[in-house]
Formats: sequence, structure tokens, C-alpha cells
Amino acid sequence: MLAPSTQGRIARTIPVIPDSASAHAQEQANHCHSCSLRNLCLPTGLGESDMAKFDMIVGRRHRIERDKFLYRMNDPFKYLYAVRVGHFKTQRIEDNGEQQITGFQMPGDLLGMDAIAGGHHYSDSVALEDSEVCEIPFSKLEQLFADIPSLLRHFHRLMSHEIRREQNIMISLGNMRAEQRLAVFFTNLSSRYASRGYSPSNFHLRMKREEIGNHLGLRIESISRLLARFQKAGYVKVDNREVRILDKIRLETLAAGEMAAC
Amino acid sequence: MLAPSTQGRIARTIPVIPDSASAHAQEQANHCHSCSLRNLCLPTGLGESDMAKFDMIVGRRHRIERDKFLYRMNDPFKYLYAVRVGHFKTQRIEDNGEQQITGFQMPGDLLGMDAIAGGHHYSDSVALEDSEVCEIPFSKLEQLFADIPSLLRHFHRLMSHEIRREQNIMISLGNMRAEQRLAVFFTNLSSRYASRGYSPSNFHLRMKREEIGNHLGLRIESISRLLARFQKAGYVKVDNREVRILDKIRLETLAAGEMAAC
DNA sequence: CGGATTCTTGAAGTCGCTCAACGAACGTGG
DNA sequence: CCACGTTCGTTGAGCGACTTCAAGAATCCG
Repeated sequence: MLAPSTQGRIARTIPVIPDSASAHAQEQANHCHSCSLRNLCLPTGLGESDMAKFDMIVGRRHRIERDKFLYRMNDPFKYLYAVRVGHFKTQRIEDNGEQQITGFQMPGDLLGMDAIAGGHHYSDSVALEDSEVCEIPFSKLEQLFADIPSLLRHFHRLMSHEIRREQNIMISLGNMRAEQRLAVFFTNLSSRYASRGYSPSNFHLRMKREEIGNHLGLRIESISRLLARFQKAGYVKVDNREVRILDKIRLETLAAGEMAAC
Repeated sequence: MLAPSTQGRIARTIPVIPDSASAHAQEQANHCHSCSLRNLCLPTGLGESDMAKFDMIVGRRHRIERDKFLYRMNDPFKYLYAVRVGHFKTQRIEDNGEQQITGFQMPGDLLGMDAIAGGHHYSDSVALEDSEVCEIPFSKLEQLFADIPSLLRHFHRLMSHEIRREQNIMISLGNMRAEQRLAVFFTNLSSRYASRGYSPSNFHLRMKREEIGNHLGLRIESISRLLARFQKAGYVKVDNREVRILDKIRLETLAAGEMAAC
């Protein structure tokens, strides 16, 4: 059954992935064709035989514990990674300590594309919970592009999509009020969960308030106050990191730039 | 002679490109191998014969008048464009009127990569002065990738580089004070002109104050005030749109996050 | 020249930040 | 299982950076 909702009271350390999907991932660990993410991930749209070829080059599946790094800035670049289970954040930390979380990744998302330009990773990737990734050797991927034009085409779409995603964040950071930024953040999370078969109205935040704030260019106190206001206004119900979207329409209106009445 | 500096008092409508380069572009309009931008542009690093192949697929060179659109959001995507002469801005305008200038492009920069994902352009591209672009049919480019692996590799580097560029803007918008953002903007412009053989310390702003402000998430009045402060502090000399960087070190210190003394 | 656009400067206002204190949840070790 | 230190989150009061509003100066360009 698709569209399992994230569960209610789960201790933080346990990956909040529906048991069925999680078990599924364990059992059929090594083949894209049986992976539930094959319609989101890099091999999307490949035929049977091409997907098998792709499968051949995919390296080991790695488990990354919570708070551990998948890669660090300036690490040599050899692999792209596809998130299989769990959540990650990518961040850049400047010499002077300035930090920006550039994105949150969930199953099906591809990590490491910003490393291609320089041969070294350009950001850190940190697991927000115990997670798993598929390791994709980039040089082998490049060889495969010659064989499978549709794989190349999809890869370009993914990179282009990443550029778009970042443009959207630029709009958020450059143009929007705090309230609107947070509304956009929630609607975005919601639709990403929806396209992965999870509940769009009922999910668990894998990141701290501080990380949300950093990503949105706001302080932790602002996030806290905004959540309180959203809740008071009846847009959402927030219990610790458990979020229930109560008024999707109003939230989307906020995200579109309409000011809140309160 | 390389490193020509931009010139002093030039009317706005005239492209502020050194005469020699401009004439060069006119005369040898249709071949990458004689283009002064071949070390920045898409065919960078190709050998003679591969560059000739690439040259074959490059379509017409277009002239775009100031304030005219190279493409508009939602236009069907057929071509990437390489800036040959002049400057552009790319912007996204949301339904509610929110606008964000996502970048300023100069000769050698590649335009339109955000369109690959959806088959339609995701932003507007507007000429800031009378400009010229080379039109690169994307479907032919894709075919060529099979022939010229090094072209594909460089294309990936360019897309990855675009992702990095936008991450840097995210840091600017999310983490930095107004002062620091402007300093970063200037040092960035400076180094881009330097890598194109222009003076890094003496250049003409092709964009309005308002456009700088929009790009940096600030109001036009803030830009104006900051420029006045920078000038008073002796970091730069600003005469209308003519900029001379007087204290490169201090400006870079500001850009790195050190607060100004004033 | 003269209207329109762009830019500058000042004064007042506001949104989000800083600082501070407290409370809740976690998780490690007894 | 509870105790206790630590991390994380909430709330309030005051402040400051940037915005908004407004007016005027400079520049552009037909």
C-alpha cells in the first residue's frame, strides 16, 4: 500500500521511515529495479536492460549514522550519492564560521553534484538520522552516459532541477518575509513527502529548529515564535517535531505571499 | 594586448566592451576557434577538430538590444545561449509580482541551463545593454556529447559551477549583512572581469542600483547609502556607474565578514 | 530643452535580532 | 527506573539594521 503516513510517537534516534518501506529496503538492498525510489532517483525512466546496466555500476550501499558526515567540504570527489533511507542536510561553512544549510535531502534525492566542477566536494553532507545511501562512482557513470542516452538526459534534468531549487531558495531569502519563508518551507516539505508516497499533511521534522532557521536565514527564536503563531492561527499543529498541517489552503496562500491576518 | 580596462565616459547605450574586442567579434563572427572567449565558454579545452565539430552546431549569432528579452519564463526551451558581447540579467517573477534577479551574465557565461529540467525556460533573460549571444541548439549539443566526451565533461562542470554560484548567493542572502553582501558583489564582479582580461579595479556597472539591490535582497536606498559609505571610507570611488576599487584588501576583508570600522 | 527615469539623502517605522531566563526533552550512567 | 547534565526549544523585553515614505537632485535621452 502506498501513501503510508509517518508515525506519531517515535523516539528521535529511530529512523522515521515506515516499517514496510524500511524492511523493503533491507531485503532487496542491491537492485534498482526493486527499489521503491526508482521513479525519483537517477535511473528513472530506464528500461529493464538499461537499469540493469546502471545497477552494475552502483557501488556499495552505505549506512550513515545520525550526525555523521557522508562527505566533507574539500574531500576528493569520486561518488555521487542517492539517498535511500533517511535524511541529510548539506551545508557550507566559510573560514570565518559563517554557515549556510543549502538543503535538506530525503530518499530519492541525489547528493554531490556541486562537486563535479572542482573535483572536490563543495559542501558538507550530514545525516540527520540513521540513513542509507547508494554510492554511484561518477567516472563509471560518465562511461555509461555514452551507452544510455536517456540516462544522460535524466542526469541533466536532475542538475537543472537542482539549479531551479536553489533559485527558489534565493527568492525566498531575498524577497520574502519570515512568515512567508516558513510557509514555503512547509509546503515544499509537504509536496516532497507527497511525491514519495508519504502523508503530505502529517510528518516528522528531521531537523532542529536551529537548522530550519539557518536554512531560511532566520534565528531559532524567530522560528519558534512563527510556529507558535501558525499554531495559534490554526494553520498547523506542532508537537515538538511532529507537524500536522491543518489548513493547507491558508498555508499555501501565505506561501504565495498573502500576508497573514494576525 | 590583454587586460584592456573598461573605459571612462561612455554613453549608456553603447556596449562598454573594448573597441578591439568588439571589432574582433564582428569580423570573425562565426568561429569558436577565433573567439576570444574560447577559454571560458562551453567549448573550452577542445582540440582543433572537436572545436570545429562544435562550431558546426552553433546556430546564429543574435543581437539583443538593451532591455529586450533573450527569452522569457515559460518559453519553450530549444537553445542554450553563450554571451558573446554585452551583459544580461536573469530574473524570476512570481505570479504575485515578487521578483528576484538570480544573476548577471557577462561574455563567456552560459544561459538557459535552468530550462533543461522542464523543457521550458524557468526565468527571464534580459539584456542590460546591446549584446550578442551564440545560439546553441540543445538537442544537437546532446548528440555531440556522444562524439566528444570532453565536451560533455566540461558541460557538467559548467552546470555544477552554476549550482555552486547559486549556493554562494544563498550564503550571501542568508548570512550576511548588507555591507558584506555588497562587498562580496564587488569582489565577485572584479574577479570575473579579471578572468576575462578586463581591469579588476576599474569597471562600469551595467545594472541599475535597483537591480543590484534586488539581487542582493536589499532596497535601492540601502545600496545608495552603502556606496556613499564605501566611498567615504575610501574603499571605492563611485561616479555614477563607474567604479574604481581603491582598497582591494579592505574590500576583501569586508567580503570575508570583518565588520567595517565606520 | 524637458519629461521620465534613476539616484541620493533624511526622518520615521518595523521586522527580526540579541540578550536573557526558563522549561522541556534527551540520553547517559548509576 | 530515576538522577542529572546537556541539548534543544520557548518566551519576553529591548534594540538595531534595514525598510518605508518623502522630497529633491542628477542624469538620460528623445
